[in-house]
Amino acid sequence: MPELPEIEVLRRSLEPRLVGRRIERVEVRAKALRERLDRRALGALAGRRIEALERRSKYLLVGIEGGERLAIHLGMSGRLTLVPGPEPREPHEHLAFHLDRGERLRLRDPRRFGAAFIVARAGLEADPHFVHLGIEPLSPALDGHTLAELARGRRAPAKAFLMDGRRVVGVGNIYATEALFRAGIDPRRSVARLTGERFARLAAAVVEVLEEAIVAGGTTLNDFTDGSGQQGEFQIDLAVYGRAGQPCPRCGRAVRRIVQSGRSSFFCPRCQR
DNA sequence: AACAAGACCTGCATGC
DNA sequence: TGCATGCAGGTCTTGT
Repeated sequence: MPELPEIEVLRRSLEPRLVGRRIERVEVRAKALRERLDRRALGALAGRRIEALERRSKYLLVGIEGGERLAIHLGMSGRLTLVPGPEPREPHEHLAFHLDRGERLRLRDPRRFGAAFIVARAGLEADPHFVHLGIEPLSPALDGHTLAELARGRRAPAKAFLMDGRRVVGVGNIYATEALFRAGIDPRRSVARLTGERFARLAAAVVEVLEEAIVAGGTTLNDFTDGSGQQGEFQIDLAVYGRAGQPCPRCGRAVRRIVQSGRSSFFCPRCQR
């Protein structure tokens, strides 16, 4: 579900409600998500205050008094919400932080592809989860020269290249698909065969689609909500993602679905070359 | 080195 | 209705 815009929407929704709160008790109800949950390290957050909410790639980073950070990744099906304490437990509620004022920050993740772990005071550079991550596309905004530089020596299809987090982070299947449509690039085209002009269009399309999605509150296909349970609306604006057989909004030709490295790609065979 | 494919796990939609 | 099948937005590992 969640790509960069969804995590950013989540971060913005939770920031004013979490900063300054004290964690009173930590409930670890599962042994592992995509990696083991460190019961002791997570439990050690009890008694400490939340100082900041940041994002790196698709990780939400909860800054804790004392300099550590709690990193949360939603995987495909995760949902992180802040609810009043008495709210009954949901199915698949694997992790919960009970806060002062009786509220509870809870992580629900049926497929358990998510993650939650502590980043040491030494920082993200020292943590293996973050060392190989590529650049943030929004701050500062990605440009064509940078994108072309990142693609040097590579022959991957444009779609796979965009989704490779070692180059640019935060762009998953939905937004890669939509950015390629906006840029008029066939998802199968090798990045070795893109001109500088087309890299510029692609970079601009990536920035544009991510920013528009944030404004729309993210894309909710199944699971995504912000920290208050509010769904996104960007799914209404998707031009080709999930629309196989339907008319291309630009030229009317039927949108095609193909599979690239095991994932669905959607594109207009006339508009995208 | 770069790339493709499979694995991880559950829920849901579809079709027989 | 019940069951099997296929598919899902993300990483991570393995093999070519």
